[in-house]
Amino acid sequence: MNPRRCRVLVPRPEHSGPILYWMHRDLRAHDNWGLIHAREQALARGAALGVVFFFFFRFLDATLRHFDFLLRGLDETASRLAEANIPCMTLTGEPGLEVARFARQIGAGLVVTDFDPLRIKRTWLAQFLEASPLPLHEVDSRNIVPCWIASDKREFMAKTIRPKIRRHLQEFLEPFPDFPPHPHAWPRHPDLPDFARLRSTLVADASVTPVTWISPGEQAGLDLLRTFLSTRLRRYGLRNDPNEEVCSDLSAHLHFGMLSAQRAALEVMDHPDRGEQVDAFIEELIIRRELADNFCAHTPEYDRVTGFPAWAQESLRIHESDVRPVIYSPEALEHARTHDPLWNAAQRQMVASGKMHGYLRMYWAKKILEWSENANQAMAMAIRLNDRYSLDGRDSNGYTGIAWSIGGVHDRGWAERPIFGKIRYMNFQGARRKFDVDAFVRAWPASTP
DNA sequence: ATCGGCTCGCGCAA
DNA sequence: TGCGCGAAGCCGAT
Repeated sequence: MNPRRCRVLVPRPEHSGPILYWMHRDLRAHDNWGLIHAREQALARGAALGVVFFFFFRFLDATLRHFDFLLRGLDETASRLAEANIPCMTLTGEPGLEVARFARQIGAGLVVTDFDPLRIKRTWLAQFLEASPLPLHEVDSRNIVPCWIASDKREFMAKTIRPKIRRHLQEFLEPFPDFPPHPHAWPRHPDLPDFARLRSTLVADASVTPVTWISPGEQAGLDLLRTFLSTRLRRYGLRNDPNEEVCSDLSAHLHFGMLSAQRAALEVMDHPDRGEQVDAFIEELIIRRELADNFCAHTPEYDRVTGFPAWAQESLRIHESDVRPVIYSPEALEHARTHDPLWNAAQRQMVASGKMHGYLRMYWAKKILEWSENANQAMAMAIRLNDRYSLDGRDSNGYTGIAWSIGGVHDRGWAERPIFGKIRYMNFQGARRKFDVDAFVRAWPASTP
């Protein structure tokens, strides 16, 4: 593996012993640079390799919908790892401390883990480094160009990060190596995790039900990608019309790391009809996705007003005392009881299906700003609803998209108006100009279960 | 239907 | 220092 995909957090003396791959963002056995790196390290030392994964009875705003997707996908990944002579072990408790304890218990020589810019993950890694004397290798398996190579600062907008990423694509957009079974067996043969039993111990909110239109896991992610490339990519130009079924629907698998964006990029580049649609998909898959990680990595408060650019914070502050003709309670929003039929339909689509169309996400979040006491409350509300109902919640993409909508992140100022200040405004009429709003509202009626 | 203005700041050319 | 232009728009003039 290209060593530039790996960052050594706090260089420390190396130890002998088995290698642990601590998997928490890229939940897959295939096309996973973190796992590939861990295996290379194990081979070089003639050591065994094991994977640890943390199971939480409760995690942020996650519901049964998310845990169901996660555990069914992990079941497949654990089997694939077992076939590669790599045990997958689940731990519970305080992640950083527990990995340190487990590593000490088995006499591990090195821990390899996934890069993730979200605060909770940074905290885990910091806690591990405090509790363990072992070196920690952090591998970026989520971005094609590692986040710290693309840029070492918070980028202003897509325009500024685009050339930086493109410059490095030739180096990093390379095929994945083979991943044959690991030759050195784990000292004790551990049992495969019992995911069905874990599921039964959950405290997750079961009122947000699992969805059936999409299947979790690595194989399902690849199947989804190939179906998209062979059937929907041709019509990708219609992607901003919520009535057209042309979106990739890959965001849930990308979020859980069940599908590698690099695998998706390699396959789309191989697609026979190159052109406008391919370019548009690559822009979303690589540029905007990696820009989102750049934003979260360089903005400690990526989910609050203080993470907005100065002009936006200033403008929103000036307009905080503006008269707000309509303010909705969290319950009214959650149950899609607003005066706006398009907003209600978008909310119902998300609640029922676990996804919301990309164009509507912008409109939806901007309306929450319009109907909230202030921008911080709007941020908290939009993030809570997205994290609770969307399969791709709790992702840097989600936080960045909401910050774009409410806080002008990666956007510029626009004509000043009440409540929004200089934040780009969107309204019902604009949606009406772009697509058949009535058809979308009919597709998601209030009685939809 | 189409167009310009709104409004900000980065990054490059000069 | 000046200038072009950008993550998905709105609005009013023509």
